[in-house]
Amino acid sequence: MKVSREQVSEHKTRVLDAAGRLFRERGFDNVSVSEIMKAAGLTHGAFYGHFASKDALVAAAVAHGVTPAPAATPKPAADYADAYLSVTHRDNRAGGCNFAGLGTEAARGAPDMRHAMTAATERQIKRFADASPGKTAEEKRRAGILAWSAMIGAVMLSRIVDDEDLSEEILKETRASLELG
Amino acid sequence: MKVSREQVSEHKTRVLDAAGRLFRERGFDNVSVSEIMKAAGLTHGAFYGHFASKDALVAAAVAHGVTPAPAATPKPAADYADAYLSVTHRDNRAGGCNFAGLGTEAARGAPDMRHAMTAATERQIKRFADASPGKTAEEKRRAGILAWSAMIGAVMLSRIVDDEDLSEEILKETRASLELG
DNA sequence: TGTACATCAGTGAACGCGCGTTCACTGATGTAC
DNA sequence: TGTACATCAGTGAACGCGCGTTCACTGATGTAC
Repeated sequence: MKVSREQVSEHKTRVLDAAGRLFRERGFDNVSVSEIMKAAGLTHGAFYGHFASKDALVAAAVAHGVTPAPAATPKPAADYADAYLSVTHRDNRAGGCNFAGLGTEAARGAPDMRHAMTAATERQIKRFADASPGKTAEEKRRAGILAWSAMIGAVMLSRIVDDEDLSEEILKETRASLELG
Repeated sequence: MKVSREQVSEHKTRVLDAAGRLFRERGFDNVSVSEIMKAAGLTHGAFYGHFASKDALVAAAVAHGVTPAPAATPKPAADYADAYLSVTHRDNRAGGCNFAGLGTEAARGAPDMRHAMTAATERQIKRFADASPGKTAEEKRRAGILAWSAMIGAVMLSRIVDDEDLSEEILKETRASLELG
C-alpha cells in the first residue's frame, strides 16, 4: 500500500540505521537485504524502491553513519577519547564506530563510501589536533593524526584479542598515551 | 591421482598461502573455495581433503600468516616500522599485514584465529616496547602498545582515505610520532 | 631388488541452499475537479 | 469541503545464480611379499 511522504523518508532512515547496526555487528556480507528490511519493519520487496542495489545501501549506510547530525555539538576531545577507548564501546559494535567496526572492509569499498570516510577522518584529525598541546600547527596536526590512527587501531585490536586483560590494557594504555587538553 | 606425502604438505601450504593473499586482498567472503584452489594449482574437490570447511581454512590461513617462520630473525623495530608505514605496504594488501588487511573481519572470527592473533599482538607489543626509549618497563610497554595500535590504524586509514596526500600524510606523521631506537 | 595390490590425494560433475533481485499485485495517499 | 481517480510504496511469490559441499571415480604412491 502507498504510504505518506514523511513515512517514506522515515522508512529510508530506518533502513539506513538498521543496516548500519547490522553491518557493524556482522560485516557487509553476513547480513542479507531481507534481514535489514525486517529489522527496519518492512519486507524485502520494498528495498529496491529506496536503493538501487545492496552495494548502494552499503555505501549509503556507512556515509550516513559517519556524517554528523547537522545540529550536533561535538563532545570535547578528551571526553570523546574516554568513551571511544572504553570497554563499553569495544563491546558495542552495533552502536559503535564505523572505522573500528568496518574499516578493513571499507578500504575495499565503493568510492562514495570512502569519500564520506575521508571527510570524517579530516574532521576527527582536526578535532584531536585542536585539543593537542603542541606548540606549532604541524605538531598539533601530527598529534591529531596519531590520536585518530591509534584510537581506531586500539579498538580494533581490543576486539580481536581473546585475552580480557590484554584487551583492556590496550584501551587503557592507548588512552593514557594521548595528550588531549 | 594419489600424490607423494611431500606433495600433500606442499599443496596444503600452497592453499594456505593462496588463501591468505586472496583473503587480504578481497576479504573472507569475496573469495570462493574454487578460486583459492585454482590459485594453488588444484581443483576445488581436493579442498576437503585438507580442511573441514571454508571457515576452518579462514582460521588456518590467518594463523598461518600471522605466525613467524621458525628460523626468522626479526627485523629491527625501526626498519620494520618504516616498511610497515610505507606506501608500498599500503598498496600491497595481498602481501601485507593480516591485522591491517583483515582486522575488522577477524574481530568477528573463529576463536583459534583470534588466539593466533593475540599471540602475534603480544609479540609485536614486546618488539616495539623493547625498542622504545622509556625509562621504566611500564613506559616502554605503553609505548609498544601505542606503536602497534597506531601502525595498524594508520595503514587501515591510509587505505580507506581517497585523498593521496592525506593518505601519505597519515603514514608519514604516524611514523614520525613513534620513537623507536 | 622386483612385482601385485591396497591406499588415498586429486578430479570434476552434481546437489541444494540462500542470496540479490524482479515483478504482478494491493490499497492508502494525494491530486484534480 | 467533498468526491473520483491516478499514483506509487509496500507486499510476497518467484527466479536464477554462485556458493559451499559431496561423491563416484581415477591413477600414482607406497607397502607387503
